[in-house]
Amino acid sequence: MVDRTALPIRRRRHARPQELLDAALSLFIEKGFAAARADEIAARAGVSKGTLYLYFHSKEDLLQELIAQRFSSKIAISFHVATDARASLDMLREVVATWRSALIEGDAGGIVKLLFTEARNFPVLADFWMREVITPTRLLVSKIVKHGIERAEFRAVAPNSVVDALVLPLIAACLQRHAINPHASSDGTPCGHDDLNSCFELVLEGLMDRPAERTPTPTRMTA
Amino acid sequence: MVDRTALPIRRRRHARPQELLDAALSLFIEKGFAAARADEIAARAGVSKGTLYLYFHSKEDLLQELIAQRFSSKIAISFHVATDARASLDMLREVVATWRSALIEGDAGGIVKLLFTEARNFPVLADFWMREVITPTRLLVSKIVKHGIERAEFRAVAPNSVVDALVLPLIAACLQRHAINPHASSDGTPCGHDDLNSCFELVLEGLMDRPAERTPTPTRMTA
Amino acid sequence: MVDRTALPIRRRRHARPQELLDAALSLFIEKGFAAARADEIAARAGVSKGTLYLYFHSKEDLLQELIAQRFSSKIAISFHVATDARASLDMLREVVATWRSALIEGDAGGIVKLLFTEARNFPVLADFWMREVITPTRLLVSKIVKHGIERAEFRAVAPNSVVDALVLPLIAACLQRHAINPHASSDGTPCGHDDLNSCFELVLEGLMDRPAERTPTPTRMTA
Amino acid sequence: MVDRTALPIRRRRHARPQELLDAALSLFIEKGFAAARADEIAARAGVSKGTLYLYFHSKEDLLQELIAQRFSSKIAISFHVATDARASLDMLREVVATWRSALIEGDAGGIVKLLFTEARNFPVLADFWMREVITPTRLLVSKIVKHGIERAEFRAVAPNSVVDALVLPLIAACLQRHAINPHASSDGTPCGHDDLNSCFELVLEGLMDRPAERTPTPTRMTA
DNA sequence: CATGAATGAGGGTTCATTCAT
DNA sequence: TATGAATGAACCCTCATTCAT
Repeated sequence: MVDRTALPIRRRRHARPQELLDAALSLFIEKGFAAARADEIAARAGVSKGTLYLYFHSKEDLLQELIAQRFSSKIAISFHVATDARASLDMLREVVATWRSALIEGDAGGIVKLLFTEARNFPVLADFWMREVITPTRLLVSKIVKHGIERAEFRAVAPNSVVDALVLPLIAACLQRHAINPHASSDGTPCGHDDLNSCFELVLEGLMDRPAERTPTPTRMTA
Repeated sequence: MVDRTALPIRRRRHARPQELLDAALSLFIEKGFAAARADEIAARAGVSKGTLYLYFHSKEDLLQELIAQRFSSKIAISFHVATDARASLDMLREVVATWRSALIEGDAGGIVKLLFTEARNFPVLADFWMREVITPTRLLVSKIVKHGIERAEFRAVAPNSVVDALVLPLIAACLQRHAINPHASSDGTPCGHDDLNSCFELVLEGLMDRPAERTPTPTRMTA
Repeated sequence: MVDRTALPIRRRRHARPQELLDAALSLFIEKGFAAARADEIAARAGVSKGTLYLYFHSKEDLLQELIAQRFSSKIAISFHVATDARASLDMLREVVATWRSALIEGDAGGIVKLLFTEARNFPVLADFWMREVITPTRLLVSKIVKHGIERAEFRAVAPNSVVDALVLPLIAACLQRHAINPHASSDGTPCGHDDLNSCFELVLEGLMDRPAERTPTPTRMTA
Repeated sequence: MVDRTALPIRRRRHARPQELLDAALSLFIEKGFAAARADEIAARAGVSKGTLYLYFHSKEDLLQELIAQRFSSKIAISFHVATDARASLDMLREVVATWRSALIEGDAGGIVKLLFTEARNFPVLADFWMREVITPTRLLVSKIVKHGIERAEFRAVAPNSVVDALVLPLIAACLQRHAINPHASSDGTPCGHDDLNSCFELVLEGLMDRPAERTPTPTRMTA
């Protein structure tokens, strides 16, 4: 909406812009874009309100920069998991573990929450989510699953169903953590880390061709 | 400005608050609470701005009323699925199908999206979500799973992992549909209905003790 | 501001308009013109808000009507106290007593409070006050005082000073009663009736030529 | 919109709140609290509407601050008139003269008008008026009068009657000046300064025990 | 006549953005 | 570069006024 090519504004001197982006990200996640106030962002970055506008043209510009700089580095993890010699099961486990450490244990989950929260106000977010996150992830998981089916490690299931069964719980857990848990009386903490792990194992069990030798802990099973 | 001759006014007068609630709900879902303007809510309900305040004290009151009236009736579906004589597997399928028709095919999914979007600004929403939706649902699914394990229909897994594997994909699909899909270029429509179904079946497969007796839907395809 | 000659609107059927005027007057006195709401006026008159506009064009019209109908009858008491054979002192006492019963004990005092409160927003009120109330009163008292001086009943003082000394305390007491007393913690109720009486007598003493025979109660002194 | 080059900005910045308070006070006096618009207050202070809210939380906050800061310093003149060796008559004259210069000639009279106008909407004003102004004043005057009576300077009258006879005309004159005079066609300017003076002398005459020793100002004129 | 739901202009208040220092 | 006071558009909400019943 704003022509950002007109005045590039000298940015990125010192760490100031990065601190502002961090502050903006955390506030956007906490309160949403519309409810986050510019003063508050500046205050959280330790600068005055006017300084914010030395580095960014507008509040919306902050969001655009966040998408361009932070999201891609934190979220759009490009997996280079080639369908190598390892067991497909382990490759899936690795993918899931990587995601879980980024989304649930790391701080990328907040970005996911923000993406879902603001996607309808800023379609570019929806595009980003689909293009940079979902599509590559689904392709990757699909590739592994197909590879596993070809090598008879997995049953012949629709790859998309595996993608859904593995990726969707992650997303939901991530949103639950950043949207609900901060305020809910934490009597029954759902979607804990261990729960998610056993959830994934349950799905992987359903993928396996041989129900024998089942063990709750993820035991390596060579072909 | 709006053609109000369609319905007799007497009918409409009594329905006014509900129309305003509907308009508010759809706008809150679309833009979030903070970005939804009172004028817009009124306009969508076919009335002027002032009329809104004949029925509701404030914009926030609209949200409170939505929680009290709409959410509980649309979301907090109280399952009366007694652990009856049926197969536990079928009971789980019924629960999941009920949720899917309400959240994905029906219009309750928007409420879920709103709950996640606004929970941090309105903690009462987080409480509602946990108390009325998540906790009962987890209890119900847990009960069925335990029952199935006792009757040796299921493997001995942690009930919570089944809950996560079945409920979290639903939530994520619901959010995907209401947050991302409306604006994303729908090239690869993910989380479709069929996908979700096969996702659930995959999970249920992982639950079953004897893969030989698999249900007809996902036919085994040997390589 | 509103052309009231255009549509006279049938008024004064039954007692409705009078009830509305009464309600408006009391609310104008209590809260001032700007802070008095039309709903409240109608409610106090026992009718609905719409009914008010059957009889009056606007809220301001209510005030205009009050001035025309109520004020003149309640406030602008036309004294016909001819300088008759009575003692001037008694004539002054009668004037003061008449005013006091109307302003302090009666309900005309509220109108005075309203006049002072709204005179700057509605100059017509200031004009009314000067033309209908103050000027005639001052003339009357002046006449009596001059008459008394001529007949050697009074000392030779400036008539205006007597007017001020008699009329201003009345006005102040009237405003005190309607503006301050309703809410002030009535520990020391000032400007009581008895106080005012002795206040007037004190002034009249200052008028008298012969300080002898002074008595606290207003004894008649024949010439 | 306003010529702000007149004063150096640095000077003005520090004076901003006071300028806003002054503007608010004058507008509250002119139109009353409810009819005074925030834009107008800001404009009169030479700033824009938003600036007002940099210094005050709300319009009502402006009134509260006025009470706390301006009223007490302008109105609640603490008299240190000890009952010294001077004649009680002169002490009364001094008190009255002080009040008159503050209320009639100075700008404290507007505050009195505001107090009377808004007391019913803001009871704190009524309390302030009684506690800070009326009660101390009455006590002071009473003390002087009692002292004068003890020393046989005055007749034995009820002190309260003297209070009323001296204070009430001042209040009324003050209200007349700020409520009525600004708009009334000033044909007969009532309550002038000279009038008030002779009014007070008339009252004091009534107080004196021996009319023979009357003070020079009102010379006796025998018929 | 009477009602009260509906209107919409207007007021109080907020807050993204600018700019003089 | 950094500040924070100033701005004013835009919001939420009120309430005088209208009008269909």
